[in-house]
Amino acid sequence: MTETQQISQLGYALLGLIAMKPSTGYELRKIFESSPMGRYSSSPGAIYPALKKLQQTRAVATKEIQGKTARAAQELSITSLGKKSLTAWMRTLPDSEDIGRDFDTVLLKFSYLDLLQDARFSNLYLDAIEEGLRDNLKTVQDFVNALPKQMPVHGRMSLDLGLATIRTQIRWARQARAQLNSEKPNA
Amino acid sequence: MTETQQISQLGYALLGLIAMKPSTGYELRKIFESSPMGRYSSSPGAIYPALKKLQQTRAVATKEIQGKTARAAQELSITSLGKKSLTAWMRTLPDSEDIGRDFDTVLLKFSYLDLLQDARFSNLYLDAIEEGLRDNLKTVQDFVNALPKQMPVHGRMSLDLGLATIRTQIRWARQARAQLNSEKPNA
DNA sequence: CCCCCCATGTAACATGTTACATGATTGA
DNA sequence: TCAATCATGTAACATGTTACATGGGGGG
Repeated sequence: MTETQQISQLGYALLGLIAMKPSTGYELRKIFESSPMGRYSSSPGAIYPALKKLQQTRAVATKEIQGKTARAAQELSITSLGKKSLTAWMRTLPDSEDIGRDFDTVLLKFSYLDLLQDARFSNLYLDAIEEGLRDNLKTVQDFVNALPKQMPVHGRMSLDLGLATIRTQIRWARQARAQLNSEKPNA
Repeated sequence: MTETQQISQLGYALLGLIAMKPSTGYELRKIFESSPMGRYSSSPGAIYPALKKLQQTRAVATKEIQGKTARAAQELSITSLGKKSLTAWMRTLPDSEDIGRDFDTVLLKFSYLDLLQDARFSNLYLDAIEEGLRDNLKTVQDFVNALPKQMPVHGRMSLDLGLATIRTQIRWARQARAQLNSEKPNA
C-alpha cells in the first residue's frame, strides 16, 4: 500500500509550487488568485482537500509555523516521494489529445520544467507540443475545408480564431526552443 | 413556478445547436465529438441529464422519430421559451473576467450569434471582447514587468505565450468586426 | 458469429463552487 | 467599533467522467 495514489491536476499544480518554494495553503491560494498562470480554482473548498490528499499520500510534509493568528499556519514542503511523483508527471510528454483538450495544463507543466534542470527534455517537450499543435492545425483545417458554404458566418469566424491561435502557439514553441538553445549552448 | 430554472453552460451549448437544427441527443454527442468547436463533454453521462433538464424546463420539446433501432430516437426542437432563454444568454456581453476565465464559452456564444440576426449586437459583442482582452493584456503585462529577475525561465516563457495569444485574439476581434461591417453595409 | 453502430440511460465516483464557520489581529 | 485580513476547514450542491446496461440491425 505504499504506492502513490493518484494525484489530481490541481494536486500537481500545487505540488509544483510547493516544490519551488515551501508555502502554506493560504499563500498558494493567493498565488492562484493573483497570477495569470493560475487557471486553477483558488477556492478553499478545492485547495484544502487537495492539500490534505497530498499529505495523506506523503507527497508533502507539514510544519506548523508561528503566525500571530488564531489558527496556526501549516507550511508544506515537498518530500522525496513527492518529488518522484512530480518528476514522473512532468516527464510524460503531451500528445495532440492533451494539447487540444487541456493546453493550460500542458503549459503549466512546461512552466515547472525549471525544476528538472534538463535542457534536453525541455527541447523534447517543445517538440512534442509543436508536433501535437501541427496535428491539431491540420485537423481543424480539414474540418473547415469540409464545411458547407452555408455555414453560419459567426461560427466560421470562431474557427478562424482557433486556427490563428494554434499558429501563434506553433510560432511560440519554435521561438522558445531557439531561445532555450541559445541560452544554454553548454552541453 | 413557471420561471426558467437555470440552464448550465453545457445546456446552452446544446440549446444553441438545437436552435440551429432540431436533433437527437445522439447527433448532438457526435457533433461535440467530431467538431473542434466542441470543448464540451460529449459523454452520455453529461449530455443526457442536461437534455432532460432542458425538457423539464420546457426549453425544448421532443418528438419520437422512427429509427430502425431498439430505442426510439427523440428529436429535440427548441420552444419559444427556450428561444427566450437562449437569446437572453446570448445578449449578455462578456467582461474581462469571463474572457480570462472561460474564453471558450465567450467564443461559443459568438458562434451562435447568427441566430440573432443583429449585426449591431455582433459589433457590440466584438467590442466587449476586445476591451476585455485589452484589460487582460495590461494585467498580464503589469504582472510580467513586476516579476523578479530570478523568475524561472520556463514560467516566463509561458507568460510570453499568454501575451502572444491575447494579442492574436485582439487582432482577430478587430478583423472580425471589419469583416462583419464590410459584408453587411446595408442597415 | 461477433463486433460495431445506433440510441438512450444509470450508477459510482471525482472534482469543483458557494457559502458558511471560527477567531485573533490590524487599520480606519 | 467595524470591517478586512490571516488561516483553515466543512457542508450542500452542481457538474462531469468512466464504465456499464439494454437491444436491434448491418457488415466482414
